[in-house]
Amino acid sequence: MADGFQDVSDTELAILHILWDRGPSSIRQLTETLYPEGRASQYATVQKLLERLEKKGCVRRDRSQAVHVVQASIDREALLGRRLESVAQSLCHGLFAPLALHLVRAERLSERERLELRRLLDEMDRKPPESETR
Amino acid sequence: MADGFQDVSDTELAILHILWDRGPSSIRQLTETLYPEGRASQYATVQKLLERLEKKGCVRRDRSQAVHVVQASIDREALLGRRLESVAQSLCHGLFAPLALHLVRAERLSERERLELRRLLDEMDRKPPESETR
DNA sequence: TGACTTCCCAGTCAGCCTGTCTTACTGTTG
DNA sequence: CAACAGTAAGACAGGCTGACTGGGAAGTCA
Repeated sequence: MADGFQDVSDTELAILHILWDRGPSSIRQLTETLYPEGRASQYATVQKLLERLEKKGCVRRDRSQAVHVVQASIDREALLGRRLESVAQSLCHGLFAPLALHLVRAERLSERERLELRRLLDEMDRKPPESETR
Repeated sequence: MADGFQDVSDTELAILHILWDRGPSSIRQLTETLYPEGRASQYATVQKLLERLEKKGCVRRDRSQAVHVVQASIDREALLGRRLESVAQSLCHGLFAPLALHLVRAERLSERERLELRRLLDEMDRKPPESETR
């Protein structure tokens, strides 16, 4: 697949957060949310960020109207997955188990969260091996 | 704490991997492992990388002898923890649970690994709340 | 129609990070 | 001392990131 996933910068991520929270927005809306003080030039900054996000495949924009409407084309989960994958690759030969173990060992899960995790594990046990593992 | 953790680059990480695998090493050893073809200048490259790793607190070097001995001052687990923490901060308000759930849902854990994870969860249940959660 | 406003587009820029390389200095050994 | 191996320090190009400028298109309204 080669994937070619290129991670997003912090400011680019801030834009994605807005889009995830508010849904499709105009560039003006994004600018005012991201820079409430609002110097004039920052509108162009947001445009540049969007241009790069679009190139990375994280954002789609509807150019059919005069005022473009931009929306995220990747969701939180997917980006989370990519970043976890990248951590796994760089430190654990791509394996997920060491990450999961670390998270549990860190003792930052509440009893309720541990319960949910266990429930999910049970669910996975019930599933058939699902042919493709990869 | 402010921590001030600065992530390490890919090449810096490659050096850490060598140190983790082989233990304390001389700069020469590191250079020859990292660049087997070995142009002369790359010795200096490794030095620069080490200098930055040292500044980041990931490496310690013993300067008591003429030939310095370098060793990692952070282990795989700790770096893993930092990266997971950073992912959690950027995407999940710092929570670990969503990461753990994602990893399990990805269906990339073997039955054996799921078992181990469950065992660890049990262990966490037995532990007292441990006063500090933070 | 023509001034005005709003928006989109393209290019530029400085600052930082990263990996590389050159040069100069230090210390050990024969 | 001469030769050699190691350390130290600075310069450098390329890429990434966020910020900015100027120009042009399109709609609005007197």
